[in-house]
Amino acid sequence: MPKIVNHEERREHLAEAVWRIIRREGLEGVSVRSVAEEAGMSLGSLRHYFDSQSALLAFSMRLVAERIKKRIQSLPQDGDPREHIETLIGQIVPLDEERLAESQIWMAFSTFALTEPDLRPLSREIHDSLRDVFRKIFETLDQSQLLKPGLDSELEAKRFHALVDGLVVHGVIASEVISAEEIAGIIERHLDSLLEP
Amino acid sequence: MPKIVNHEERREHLAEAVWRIIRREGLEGVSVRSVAEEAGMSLGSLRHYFDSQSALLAFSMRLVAERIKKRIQSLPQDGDPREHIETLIGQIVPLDEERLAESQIWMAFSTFALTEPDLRPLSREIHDSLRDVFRKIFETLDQSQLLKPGLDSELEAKRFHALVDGLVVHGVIASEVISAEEIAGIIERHLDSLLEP
DNA sequence: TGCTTAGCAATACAAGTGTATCAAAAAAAA
DNA sequence: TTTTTTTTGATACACTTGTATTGCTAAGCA
Repeated sequence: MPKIVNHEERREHLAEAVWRIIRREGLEGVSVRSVAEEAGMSLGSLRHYFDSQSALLAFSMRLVAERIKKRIQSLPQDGDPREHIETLIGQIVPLDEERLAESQIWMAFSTFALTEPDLRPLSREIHDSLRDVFRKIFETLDQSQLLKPGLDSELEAKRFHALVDGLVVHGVIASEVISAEEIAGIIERHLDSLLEP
Repeated sequence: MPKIVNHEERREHLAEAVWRIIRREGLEGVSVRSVAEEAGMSLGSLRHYFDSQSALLAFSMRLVAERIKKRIQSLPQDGDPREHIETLIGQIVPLDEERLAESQIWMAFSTFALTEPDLRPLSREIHDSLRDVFRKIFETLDQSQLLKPGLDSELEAKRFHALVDGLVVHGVIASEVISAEEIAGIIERHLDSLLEP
C-alpha cells in the first residue's frame, strides 16, 4: 500500500482553501490552480481528490452548510426557549469573524448556484433545510403557547427566516455600517414583538 | 463628422446585454466577447464605448440602480401613507418578472463587488441610498404618529430594510418555493405589526 | 468635391482556464 | 529486497480571457 493519507481530511483541506480564496478574491478567483497553490499541493494532487472543478465546488459548498448544520444540531435544547432561539440564530448571523466568513461563502455560492445547474439542487437543499429549522421553531413556540395570540406560525416562520437572511446579507455587504450589536438588537426586537412577555 | 450615434443609448444597449447574460449565465459568463455578441456588435465597437470590462460592469450596475431609484422617486406621494409604502416596496421586491430580473442582477453585482475594489464603493452607495429610503419612511411615519407607540423608528427602519432585502434574496434563490403573494403577505403582516390601526 | 473624424471590424498576443496523460515517488505487503 | 498501488508532480493541449493595434467605413463640414 502507498503513503497513508486521510482522504477525507485532504478533501476538507482543499475545501478550506476554496473558502479562503472566495473570501479574498471571490468565486471568480477559484481556479484549480489557485486552489492547489493555496492548499500547498500540485495540480495533479488536487485532481486526484476531485475529478473536476465543479465537484470541488459542490463539496466545498456542502461542507460549509454541514458545519453550520452540525453546530445547530449540537446545541442544548433545554433551558429557556427564547434563549435557545437566540443562540441558534447566533450560529447563522454574522456576529463574529467566523460567522461572517461563512456568510460570505454562503452568499457567493448561492449567487453562483443560480446559473449553475449542477449546484442549484444543493443550494435549494440548504435553503429548504434552514426554512425547516424556522418552521420547527415556530411550531414548538405555538404548541408551548409562547407566541402572542393570533399569530400565524407558518407566516411568522417565513418572516423571521427572511429577516435573518436579510441580516446576513447586510452583515456581508455592509459590514462596516451594521455592527454585531445592531444585528443582535434587531433580532431581540423581533422576538419581543412575537413572544409573550 | 462621422456617423451620428446616440452615445448614451448605445451604452445602455450594452448594459442591457450584460443584464441578459447575468440572468442566463451569471456574472462569470460576462466577457467582452459575449456581451458584444449579445448586443449584436463587434468587439471593437464595444471597446469604443467602454475602455475596459470593469467600466462596462460599473456602468451596468449603476444603471440598474438608477432605474429602480427613478421608479421610486416618480411615485405619487399623496394618498394613504400605508398604501404608498406598499407600492414603494413593490418597486423593490420581486413580485413580477421585471422586479425578479432586477433582483437577480442586484444580487450578482453585490456579491461580485465584495471582492472587486473598483465596484465596492458603488455597491455601498446603492445600499446606503436604499437605507435612507427606509429611514425616511419611518421618520415620516413617526412624525405623523402613525407608528404604534414605543417604537424606535431608527431600529424599525433597519429591521424593515433587512426584511425586504431578505425577501429579495428568497425571491431570487427560491423563486419556485416562495410566491409573490407570500412576499406581499409577509410585508402586509409586518406593516400591520408596526402601524396604528 | 475633398477632408476630417467618430464609429466599427478584424486580427494578434500574452496570460490564464479546465482537463488529460504519464511517469516518478513513496510506502505497505510479499 | 522486490512487488504493488496509491499519491504526486510535470507537461501538454485546446480554448477563452482582456487588451492593444491597425486600418477601413461613413457622414457632415469646408
